[in-house]
Amino acid sequence: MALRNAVMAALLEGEASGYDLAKAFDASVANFWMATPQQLYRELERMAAEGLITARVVEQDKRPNKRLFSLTEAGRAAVHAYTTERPSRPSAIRDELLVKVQTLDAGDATAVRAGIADRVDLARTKLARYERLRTALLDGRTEEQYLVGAERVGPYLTLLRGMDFERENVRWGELALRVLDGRAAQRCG
Amino acid sequence: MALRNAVMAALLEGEASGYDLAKAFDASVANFWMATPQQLYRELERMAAEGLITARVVEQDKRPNKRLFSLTEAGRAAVHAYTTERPSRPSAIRDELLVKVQTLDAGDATAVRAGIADRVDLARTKLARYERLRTALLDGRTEEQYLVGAERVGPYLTLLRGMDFERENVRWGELALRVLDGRAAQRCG
DNA sequence: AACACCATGTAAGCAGTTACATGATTAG
DNA sequence: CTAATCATGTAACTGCTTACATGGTGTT
Repeated sequence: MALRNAVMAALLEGEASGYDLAKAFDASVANFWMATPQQLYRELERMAAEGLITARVVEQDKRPNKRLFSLTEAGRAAVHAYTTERPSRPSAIRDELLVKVQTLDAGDATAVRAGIADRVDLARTKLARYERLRTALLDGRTEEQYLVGAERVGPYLTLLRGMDFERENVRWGELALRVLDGRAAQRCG
Repeated sequence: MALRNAVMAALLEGEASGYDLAKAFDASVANFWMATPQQLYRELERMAAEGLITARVVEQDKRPNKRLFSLTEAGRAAVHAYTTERPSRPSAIRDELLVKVQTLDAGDATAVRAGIADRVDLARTKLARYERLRTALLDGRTEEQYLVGAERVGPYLTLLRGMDFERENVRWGELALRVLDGRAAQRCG
């Protein structure tokens, strides 16, 4: 019942196909909600059946047809109702890498080290993408100007949270790498 | 198949009952893995059936009996094997509050504001708990001494990551509150 | 007297993952 | 020539959540 709110959040940006949403979830919304394409297609069916969204088939040549979904009035009302709900259930995280880090001392420290290095690289990549998204949103304005004057601040605030998160991934990952390298050198030297 | 690795990570600290694990997951491991008691009881059954852990029944008076689980040799081997697996699947987050923040401009900004304030309070509470855990782990040593000399660094590194995360929650939340208050004042004044 | 804690579990239902399938188009 | 992109979906499975049940003990 909560994926649908994430979908409606994405549809506030305008109509989109299941495929579009899969990409959007992978890019901008990914820092607070993950969903596979299959989940999205199923949820879109249900939402359409319940009248929260409507589909518009667009025929394309040299491309498969697509169904563009957009929010109905009932959908917008549902979004508004959702924002008034209290409390939000606590955020859920599942991070396999941190499970491995936790067990590092009873496992293969070299392999875990490599996993941390991968994570740092990934965080840097995401950070660069978010930075481009931020520049596009700001569109020449400063952050202060934007936060005071823009019609919508929600997407900008969530983007800032995502950027903070990835920055911390880089910072923490580099610390962890230094620590592991220091201990490895100590054991060998 | 991944919850069990989190369980084994927790059992590296020593034998524990399902009830103990539920508390531990809520406290120290919560920053990278969430699990309900029901999930744990079910997974413990399976793991015992597969020989990764063994149960020891402890009879108590004035308290219900409990089953204390501990890792077997096969369990330790499984932990080691898990740390060598590459890659780790990307970390999954689901944060309802951020979905609401995303849709804030089409919803009830006052209610979302209250949700952010709750989140900041919760983050402060968690941060204080993690700080106590950290002090207990350090046990008089400085962080540098600990990271170089301690037998195990995994749990300390994951704790640092959790603390960073909660600190960012506080920092970001306070910024978001300032922004929303500024915009509200602007509309009224 | 009411509530929270200890300690375990069942049952039902919803959510999420994985593998597979289609079939044309464009980029390297 | 291979791989990736576009665009959708089915089927089978595994995992997770919610509600409920038990029953004694300690706390306010």
